[in-house]
Amino acid sequence: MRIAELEKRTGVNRHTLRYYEKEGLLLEVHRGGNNYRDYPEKAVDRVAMVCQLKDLGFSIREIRDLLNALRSDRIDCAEGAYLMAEKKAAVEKKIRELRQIRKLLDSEQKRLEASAVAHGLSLKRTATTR
Amino acid sequence: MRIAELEKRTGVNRHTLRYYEKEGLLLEVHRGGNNYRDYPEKAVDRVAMVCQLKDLGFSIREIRDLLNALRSDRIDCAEGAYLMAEKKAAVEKKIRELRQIRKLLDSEQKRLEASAVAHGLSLKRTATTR
DNA sequence: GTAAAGTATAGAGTAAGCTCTAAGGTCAAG
DNA sequence: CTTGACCTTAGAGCTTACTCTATACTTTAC
Repeated sequence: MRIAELEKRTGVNRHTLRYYEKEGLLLEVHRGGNNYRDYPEKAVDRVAMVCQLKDLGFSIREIRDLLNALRSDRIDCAEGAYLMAEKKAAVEKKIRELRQIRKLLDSEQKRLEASAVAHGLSLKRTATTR
Repeated sequence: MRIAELEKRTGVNRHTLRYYEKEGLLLEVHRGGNNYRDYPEKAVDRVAMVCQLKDLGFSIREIRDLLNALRSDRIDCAEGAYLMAEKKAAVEKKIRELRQIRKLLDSEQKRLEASAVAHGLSLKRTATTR
């Protein structure tokens, strides 16, 4: 597929897609005789994965290392496994911290709700969203 | 305490501390007669909290809103509770996504380790870090 | 075959979040 | 009463991650 379709299907700006490619996040982007990019179907998933990792706070460089290790059926399996373990540790740390924050938010929410009720205020949209 | 001590105890650059203050992340920073900042003891915790939230991907603006709601024993309890619920939902979404990523990383790590062993490579630092 | 739409590259511009520099005021030690 | 370590502000500079502009080539539609 051409860049316009990938842009449409991923919601990622075409300039950003070219930037990701330049940064090594998208590999195997072949070109037609007209020099236009021709993305494979799986590019959609790859871009989605990049977006997700980005939202989780990984930098472009980290994402590149991670994704490249993931698709490496190459020699450096031990190195790849090491990288995985490293990222996993980082992910686990984030999960732990987020749990702590959630706990804090939860108790604060309850406290504020109680306060609001005490002041006789409506809680229309307030009570336990989702 | 003065800025040098807060810098030392939090590990956050003094320019950054002033920047955080300007952005409304640090409140009640009083001044002595010499116009020097005089931070209260709890500023250390407050800065630590800012750092943690930052690492979790919250923007300066989001952190300001969140922390100000947390310390508000003011009128807008209902609004504060709503804010808490909102952030909590975002935090929970992140946790879910990170769990998924961890799962992926875990299976990839195992695959790569198996590959490495199959190739007769050493796994010195590799096997399940932490 | 020409206009409109799509693609290419190179490089400028933007926003967030720092990080540092310059120029100057404060204060304790010697 | 000066030296040196601290503090102040204003504003410049830097990095990351886009986002856009300019210029030019290709394709599609009429």
